[in-house]
Amino acid sequence: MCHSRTTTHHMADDKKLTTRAKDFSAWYNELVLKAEMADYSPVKGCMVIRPNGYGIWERMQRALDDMFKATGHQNAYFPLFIPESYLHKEKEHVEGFAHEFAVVTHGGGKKLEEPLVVRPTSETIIYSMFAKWVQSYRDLPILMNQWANVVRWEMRTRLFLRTTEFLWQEGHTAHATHDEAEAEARQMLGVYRDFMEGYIAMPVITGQKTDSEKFAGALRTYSCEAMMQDNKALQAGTSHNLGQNFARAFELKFQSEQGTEEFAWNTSWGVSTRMVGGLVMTHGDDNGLRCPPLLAPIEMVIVPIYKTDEERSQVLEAANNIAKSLGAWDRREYARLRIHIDSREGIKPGAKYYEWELRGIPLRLELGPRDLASNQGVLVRRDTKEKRPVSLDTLGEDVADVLSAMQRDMLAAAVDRRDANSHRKPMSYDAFRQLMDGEGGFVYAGWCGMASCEAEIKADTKATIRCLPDEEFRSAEVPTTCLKCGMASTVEALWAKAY
RNA sequence: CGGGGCGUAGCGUAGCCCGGUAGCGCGCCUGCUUCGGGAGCAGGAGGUCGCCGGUUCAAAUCCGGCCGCCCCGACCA
Repeated sequence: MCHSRTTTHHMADDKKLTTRAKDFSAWYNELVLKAEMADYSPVKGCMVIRPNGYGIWERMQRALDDMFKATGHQNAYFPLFIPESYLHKEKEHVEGFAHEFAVVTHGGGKKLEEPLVVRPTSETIIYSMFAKWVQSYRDLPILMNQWANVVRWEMRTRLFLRTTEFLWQEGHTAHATHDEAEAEARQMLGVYRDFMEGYIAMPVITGQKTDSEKFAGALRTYSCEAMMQDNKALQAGTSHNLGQNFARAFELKFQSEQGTEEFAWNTSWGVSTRMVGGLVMTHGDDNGLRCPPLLAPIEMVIVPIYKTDEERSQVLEAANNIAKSLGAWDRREYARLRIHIDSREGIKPGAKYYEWELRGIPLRLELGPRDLASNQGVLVRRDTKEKRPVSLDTLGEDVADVLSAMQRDMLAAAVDRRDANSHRKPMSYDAFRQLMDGEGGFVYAGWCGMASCEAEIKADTKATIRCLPDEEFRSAEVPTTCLKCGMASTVEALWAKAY
């Protein structure tokens, strides 16, 4: 209703999200809660993932799982509880995680002989089992993945981005050689990148972590770094070459072709429900979520419009026919549309529009008597708000075209936004500090390789080296001096504030 | 764990300073009219005012203690 703005002002404020420009953090929380993606739980730091959020996670799982299978991996499941002693077998690993342990000390009313740690990650228990299963080089490689929950006792939590318990997948592999493990770690980083760009429409910079940021116990860590709309970086996935560190700790040995006894080489890699938060902060707008079509639990919602009962039954019949033909169960996955008809009574169409926009459903088909009279509907894109009439005869093709265009456009828009907030020209340290103090962004700059420079920059600005970018992401003009100390640069680094 | 803020109906809040019938908006239920961008009217349901104790004739309000949550920082996917 466009009348009496002043009298409806309070009501409107109740329903609208805080804008991103006003308070990005408040916007994010309100969006996640109001779109019913998640809610706070009775347990501090733990969240409830509601159907609107879980549906996105399910689609993420499905796509990723197919990609893992296509690259030769199999799913398995290992216990939630890990004997405390296992976690202590790899020194760096326990040092990195010990302060986040949740520990079970009692079971069945009795004190346990050995405390059990609720897994923060499963390297230790998985490689202890691999050790049992591997004797010969012929038993390698092992390419395994598990979908699981993990617990890390974080100080401060945020819905989806950091919670005490979270859902993820963790891939674990064992190989006969360093190079094979390295290739695996790089391959899975590539899978993550393909998924993030192809499905989440979230562009990422891939690269290697510095020693101070690498996984506890790893030889090398690679990561995918995405830029959120507040110009902060989100580490969206990591892949580790674990070297022989865990193999030594758990005596994961094999006899080589030459008859010698060797330690295996491991990799592990994971992505989590954090990606759902990344999706929100990459694509959400002031009206709510914008969900990339490939991950949307519902791709198109049909909103019927009518006045009389007779019109209502006509419009609903037409809607049902559309849903039946385009969403038919016997269609192939890629051709079957996920359609919902919002047939709720007593809610006006306008109110439904706002609700589905908040939830990020990519397409809306408005269907009313005037449309039916001309065998058409009005198709509205969530990303651009573009509205146009479409013939019901060619609706299936039209919708498929628009959905794939949206998927492409959303990625392109995210790439543009990231590039517009990336800085590759030589920058003084003062200018860098000012930038990080203000609007932020990704800064590509030289680094001398000293941990002290890295630490001082973090202390000064809260910015960290997100990664040492892979070749394709490096600047055309190679930086020559360290951002901090001005000494000769040994490598190009990507600096940003991060979640 | 340090700093800040907040706990009153499902949600958001007023009332608290200055003690005296717990109010408003949204949402919810019923009915009628509506329905192409957050509907209108009428009626209605819903409250241990976070918890424990103290002061008082009387406490949401004053005092003491505790608990919880959110935000900012240090730690982290």
